[in-house]
Amino acid sequence: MSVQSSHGHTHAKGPQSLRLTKGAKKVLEVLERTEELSSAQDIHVALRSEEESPPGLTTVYRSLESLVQFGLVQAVDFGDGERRYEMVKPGEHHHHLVCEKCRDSVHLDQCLVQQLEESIQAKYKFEVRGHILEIFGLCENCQNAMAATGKK
Amino acid sequence: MSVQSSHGHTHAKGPQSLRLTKGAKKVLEVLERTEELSSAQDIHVALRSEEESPPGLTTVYRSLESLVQFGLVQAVDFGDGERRYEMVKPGEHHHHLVCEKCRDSVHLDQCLVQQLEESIQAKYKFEVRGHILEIFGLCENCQNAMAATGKK
DNA sequence: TGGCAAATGAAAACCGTTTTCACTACTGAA
DNA sequence: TTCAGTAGTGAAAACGGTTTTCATTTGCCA
Ligand SMILES: [Mn+2]
Ligand SMILES: [Mn+2]
Ligand SMILES: [Zn+2]
Ligand SMILES: [Zn+2]
Repeated sequence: MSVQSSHGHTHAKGPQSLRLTKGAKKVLEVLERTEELSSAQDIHVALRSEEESPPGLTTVYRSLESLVQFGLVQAVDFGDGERRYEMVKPGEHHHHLVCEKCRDSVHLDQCLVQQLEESIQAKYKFEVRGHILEIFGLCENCQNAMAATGKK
Repeated sequence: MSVQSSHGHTHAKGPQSLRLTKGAKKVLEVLERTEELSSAQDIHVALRSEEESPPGLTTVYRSLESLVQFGLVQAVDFGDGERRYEMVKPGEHHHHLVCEKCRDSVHLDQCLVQQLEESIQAKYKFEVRGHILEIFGLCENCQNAMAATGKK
């Protein structure tokens, strides 16, 4: 990994070089060890409880913005008003199966949309640049739990 | 169409019967003749400019909520903070190709996700109940316009 | 070490949406 | 027809995540 501190070093890849600021570094640390998706506020809370002098919420937002732009982090939209973030393999992205009951999510290994880009291009003459895709439902556990107790 | 006034009539289909209120009727009228997606505020503005005594914004929101629940209207999420709405064939839904330049959108005729539900079920034991999917990029016109003038 | 641009954070602004609550219009029973 | 209970409505306030503002701090560099 060639991401470095703000002391002059920049990441080699990406559309534009990233200067990893102090705040962004801490944000990334939180995401690095977090399995689930985290909102900006989640991250802020986490930092507050473990850093002697935690970055402010504003800095968390700014850090996320640059990390996303840089391709190290992806923003995920569940359609509730709160964006969530998670680390991704640099430049990659993926989607989720989100359980509406327990809120746990399965990280899908392949993107359904990417493999359709050419056909969309061909059929609609539309140049695909991005997309959002998240699938909601019930995970196996919650299906069973539901079957055990009352329905619905 | 069996949707009727609130004077005792209800829609035959749908998970629950809808009593179409005065406000909801006006909202539906706007959506009926609108090709593009409309936000709640768009609808409110439209009504203000044409109704003698237009429903308040609150009523527009409430109407949309029941129309969506009823399956006559779908809510579309572009990931900017503003939900948009459009009429759909009762109980159906679809997704879009949204041009980032001119904001025009192509209404897709088939849902990529629905046809994958069984395989998701099988592979992940996940019961799909809903999803969001929107594709962003450049429509043919804007691609050409861009090619003509400077890039990007 | 002084100068400057970048980074930071507290507070305020933003903005779509939801809630509250008082009022009005309707419905259905008497 | 009356009237009371119920559903609908809307103005205003609250909400909540995010962005902006702007004054202050940090730290790189000459
Ligand atoms: Mn993920
Ligand atoms: Mn559409
Ligand atoms: Zn994808
Ligand atoms: Zn679909």
